[in-house]
Amino acid sequence: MTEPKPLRADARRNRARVLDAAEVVFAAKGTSATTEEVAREAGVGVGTLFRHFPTKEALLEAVLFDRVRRFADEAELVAAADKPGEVFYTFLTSWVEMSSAKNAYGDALAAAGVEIPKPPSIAGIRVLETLATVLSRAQDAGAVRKDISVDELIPVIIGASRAAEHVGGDTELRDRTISVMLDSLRPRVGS
Amino acid sequence: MTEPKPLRADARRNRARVLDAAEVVFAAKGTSATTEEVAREAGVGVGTLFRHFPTKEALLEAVLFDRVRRFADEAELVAAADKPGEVFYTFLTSWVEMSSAKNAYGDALAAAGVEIPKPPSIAGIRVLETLATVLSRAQDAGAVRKDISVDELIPVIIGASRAAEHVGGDTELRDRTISVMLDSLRPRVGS
DNA sequence: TCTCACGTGGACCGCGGGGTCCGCATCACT
DNA sequence: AGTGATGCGGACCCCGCGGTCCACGTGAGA
Repeated sequence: MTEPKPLRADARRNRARVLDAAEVVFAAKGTSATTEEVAREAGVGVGTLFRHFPTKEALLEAVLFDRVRRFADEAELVAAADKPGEVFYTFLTSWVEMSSAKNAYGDALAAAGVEIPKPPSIAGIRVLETLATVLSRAQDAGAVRKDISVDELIPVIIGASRAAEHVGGDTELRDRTISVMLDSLRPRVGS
Repeated sequence: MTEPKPLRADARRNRARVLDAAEVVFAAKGTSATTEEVAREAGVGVGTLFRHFPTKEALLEAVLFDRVRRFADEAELVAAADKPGEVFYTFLTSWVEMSSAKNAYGDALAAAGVEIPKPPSIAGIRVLETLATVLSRAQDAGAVRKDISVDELIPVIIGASRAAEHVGGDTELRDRTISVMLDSLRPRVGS
């Protein structure tokens, strides 16, 4: 059912432009940025924007989706490397850095009453699987305490993102903060 | 200058009502809740609300302020106790739990472009001083790693709050998460 | 109880932003 | 090049929300 409909060349171009612009604008000015602003950044009329994304919410979703997807790809590559411990912390750090921005989108959706679990499933699940893999490998290698599950890991990541977000411009302090927070995952003396 | 102006009895009552209502409503439905909603909850007209708080922002500020002040009082009591390590973690835990809600207000203000440092100074400074005291005492007692400063502690707290916030209803998971995150502050093997 | 200043409530206003609409441009197939 | 279909743009509509205003109620000093 619902055949994909081939879509004209310029249309595809514009869609991509809008998506990129949205990512930039929302990252810079928060999700409360105006649809018109996004359209301007994309060099496109609002009408065009709404043609591709019937609602602002849908646009937010699309951006979020896109990020997660791209990140999942990267993550799979990293997961394939050896040095499980190193991989784990690198992975988390980059996730944290990425989601400093991403969380805002999630929030916006949540605030708008959208059921988050629904859309990110396809891309999201893959990330979670990857995360679980990386985690258990790191645990086997003794780089991460054993009494941590993915369920607990996720809040920690989110928390770290928020902390990073809060610190803002001061990158030196931010790095230190992230590092401190991720330290909570390292094995303790008696474990 | 600007003498306090004694303010009528019912006026004081209404002001308090609005403040309480605001706290409840904003906590429940987020800071995007409507001024009218707050007014209804307070059993008051919007006019009254705006008489006491000339702007929604001002109301947010007032609520935030109030919370911080109350918390600072509590904190001072706790800080006076002995057992520095225990105090430290108790303190942080309760702070984290409290600020799961409070952060939202801070965010809202930040988003609105209000200079945060300005208003919370009076109440805020006191908390920071208390925090510094508690921290250094706990460090002296060996309950907290020495290479942590208040500057880093704050993001960690915020992060933990956010994580807690994210977990939401599942209190068991939330407690575990907070505990894991605060573990990052405990002294490490070689320190 | 009389009085009036202080406080109240909610109808009302203006604006900002999401979403629509339609005349015009552009694409793509011949 | 000709021509229909597919997109484009941005003026426009609508409504939700912060904030105002003023006729009315009510507290408090005489």
